[in-house]
Amino acid sequence: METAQPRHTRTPRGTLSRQLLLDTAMEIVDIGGVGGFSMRALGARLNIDPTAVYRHFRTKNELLEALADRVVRGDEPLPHTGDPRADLRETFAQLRGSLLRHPTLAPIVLRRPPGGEASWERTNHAIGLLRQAGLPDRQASDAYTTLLFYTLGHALTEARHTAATIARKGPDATVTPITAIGSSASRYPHLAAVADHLAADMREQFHDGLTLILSALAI
Amino acid sequence: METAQPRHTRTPRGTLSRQLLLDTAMEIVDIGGVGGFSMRALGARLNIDPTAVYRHFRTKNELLEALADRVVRGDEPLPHTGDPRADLRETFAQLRGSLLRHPTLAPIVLRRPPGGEASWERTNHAIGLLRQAGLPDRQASDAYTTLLFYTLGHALTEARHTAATIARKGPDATVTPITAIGSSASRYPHLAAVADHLAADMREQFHDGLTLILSALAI
DNA sequence: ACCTGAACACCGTTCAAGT
DNA sequence: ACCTGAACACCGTTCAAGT
Repeated sequence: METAQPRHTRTPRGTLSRQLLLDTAMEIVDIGGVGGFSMRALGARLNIDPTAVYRHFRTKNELLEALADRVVRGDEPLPHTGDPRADLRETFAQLRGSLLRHPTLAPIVLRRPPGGEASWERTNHAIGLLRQAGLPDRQASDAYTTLLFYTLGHALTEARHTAATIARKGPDATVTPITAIGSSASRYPHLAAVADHLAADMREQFHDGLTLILSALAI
Repeated sequence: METAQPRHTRTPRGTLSRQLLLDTAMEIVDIGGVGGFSMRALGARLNIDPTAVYRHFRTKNELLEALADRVVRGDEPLPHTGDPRADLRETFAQLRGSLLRHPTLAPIVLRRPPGGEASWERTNHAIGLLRQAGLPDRQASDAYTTLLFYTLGHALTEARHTAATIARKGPDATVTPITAIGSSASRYPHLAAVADHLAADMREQFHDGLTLILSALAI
C-alpha cells in the first residue's frame, strides 16, 4: 500500500465559495462544537488544503463571526401581525430558537451583538415595534437593550446545557431539564426552596420572563 | 554569552499553590485577555516550568473556571440593609461591577453560571431577598433567572467593549461609550432614531433596566 | 514530593511554488 | 486565478527523569 487514502479527483477550480465554506463550517460546528472546528478540519471535510480557505476569509475568527451573523438572522421572516406585543414576543422567541438550533455558537454570538448586518435588521425591527407600542425613544432604547440581553443570556445558558448534552450523547439526544443543584443545596435554604422551579422547563421560564419585562413596559 | 537570561535561583520547593497560580493567572488575563493566557505564559511569569501547573489544576479549563468563580464571588460583602429592593439592586450591581473589573473573563463566567460554589452563595442570597419581598417560590425563581441573565448579558456586552478598548490602548485607558452604528444606520430608520440613547452611558442603562424588571415584580 | 524537559499531537497563518 | 504544501511559531498535555 503506497497511500492510505489517495485523493481520487483533484478538487476542481471553482469549487470553493463563502457559501460552501460557511455551510460546511456550520455542519462541523453543529456536530462537534466550536472546539471541534479548525481550519484543518474544514479543509479535511471538503477534501481541500486548509490554507485554501484564506482566499475567502481573512482569519478563522472572521469565518466564525460570519457564522454568528447567520444564527442571528435565522430562517424565519420577521413578524408583522400589527400587534406590537405579539410581534415583540415572536421576534425574541425567534432569536432564542435560532440560538438553540446552533447552541455551540451562542457564546460567539454573545461576544459581538448587535454589530453584524443581520443583527441590525432585527434591531431596527424590534425598536420599531417598541416605538409603535408608544414608547418614547429613550425608553424604547432601554427596553430593547433589556430584552436583547435577557434573551441572549437566557438562550446562552440553555444552549450551554444543550451543547453539553450533545457532546455526551450525540446530536439527536433528548435534552433533560437542568438540575445540578446537588447536595450543597441543603446549606442554601432559599435555593433549596425554589430548586424545583429553577430546574423547570426553560422555554416556559423564558416566556414568563418576557411577560415580566413587557408588563413593566405597559405593552 | 552562553545563555540569554540565566535563571538566577532555582525555584524553591513549596513556592507553588492554587492561590499563587490563580493570582498570577488573573494578572495575565487582566492585562492581555483570555487569549493571551496560556500554560506556557503562566509558567514564564512565575519562572517555572509550564507543566508544573498540572500538579494543582487538572486542565487549563479547570484553572479558568476557578478564575471565573472568583469573579462571581467578588470582594464586596453581600448587602443586608433590610430593604429587599435596595439589596437586590446592590447584589446585581456588585455582580456587574465584578464582571467589569475583569472584562475579559466575562465570557467564561457566562459559559457556566451559576454552577460554582461562589455563585451558589450569591444565588441563595438573591432568592432570599425575592422571597423576603413577598414573592411566591415560582415567581421568585423566574425573577431570579430574569435578573441574572439580564445582568450577565448586559455586563458581558459592556465588558466586550471595555476589553476591546484595553486591547487597543492598555489597561488604564478611558473607555468611550459605544457608538459603532455607522453609515448603515440610515437604512434603518428606527435604529437611527434611538441611536443617541443606544450609545448612552451603559451604567445608567443597566440601572434603568433593573428598575424596569423590579417594577414588573412590584418590588 | 515537587519540579523539569523532552516529546506528542495538535493549532493559525504565511508564502513561495505549482497548475 | 486558484489551490497546494512546506514551514514558522505557537498550543495543551503526558510521562519518564531528575533533585
